[in-house]
Amino acid sequence: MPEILEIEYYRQLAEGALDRRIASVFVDEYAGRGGRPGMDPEVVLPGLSFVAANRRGKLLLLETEGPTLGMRFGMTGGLLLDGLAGIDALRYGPGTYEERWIRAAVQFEDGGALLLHDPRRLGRLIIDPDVDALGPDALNLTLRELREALGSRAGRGGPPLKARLLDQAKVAGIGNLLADEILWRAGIDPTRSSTSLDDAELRRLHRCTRRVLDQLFERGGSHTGDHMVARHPGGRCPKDGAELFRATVGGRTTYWCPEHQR
DNA sequence: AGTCGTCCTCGGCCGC
DNA sequence: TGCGGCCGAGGACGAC
Repeated sequence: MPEILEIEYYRQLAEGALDRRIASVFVDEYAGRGGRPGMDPEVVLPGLSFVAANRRGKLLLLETEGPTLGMRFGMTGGLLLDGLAGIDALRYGPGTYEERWIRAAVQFEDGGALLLHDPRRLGRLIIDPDVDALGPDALNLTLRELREALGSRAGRGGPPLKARLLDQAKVAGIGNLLADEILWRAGIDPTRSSTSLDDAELRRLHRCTRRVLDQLFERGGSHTGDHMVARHPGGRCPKDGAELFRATVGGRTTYWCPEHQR
């Protein structure tokens, strides 16, 4: 269920996995799908150590002296380090830990392990993933980068604003809940064309993006937004009490306020 | 280039 | 109350 904030927690957790020699790696048939031929984590990682824990959007990047291990968490992935030491990460997951949901494991020579816990099996481990396919990271997004991500005004038309925010090639890290929270705070209709914002709206959107990310990270994750409580059929806007609209926008279920999001 | 279906499994909800 | 079935879910990729 992770978005960029959760992956950042995982990244911080993974710093505890640095400089420990890897003894063996297990990746189940699902988590290993889509990797590069001949670059199986089980084969290339043993004997190496992670030397840096980086992140681009929702992609966790664990560098070794050689290849980099990329971890994607899908919708339900969580990271655990050394048994249940990282169990806190699961508060963003299904809420429970089950051994049978461990889909991948990096075993260290010291006896500890880094685990991918993923009920829904949409998480992946990939050696040397294509980082360049991702847009600028949402946590340090500049106004200029946001403007570029939304496309030029001259282009006209274009996809719904929310679809652009969710497009990882444009901006890396924003997921469904964060997108709804950001647009709700900025007071902008998610169905508007991404190129239709005037300069004041663009600045407001940028400010709200930074603020939402900072604040929700402090609070504990993507699901701690003010808009969250109303995110159900019949839910009412916490700002003005209007009943929220619910529709699919950019392929995802979207809630927004018809009163103040324009 | 944008939209849609599909990949997976689980939990919640509905109806009997 | 118990259970079977259906639907949606915080992601991403490939196909039209």
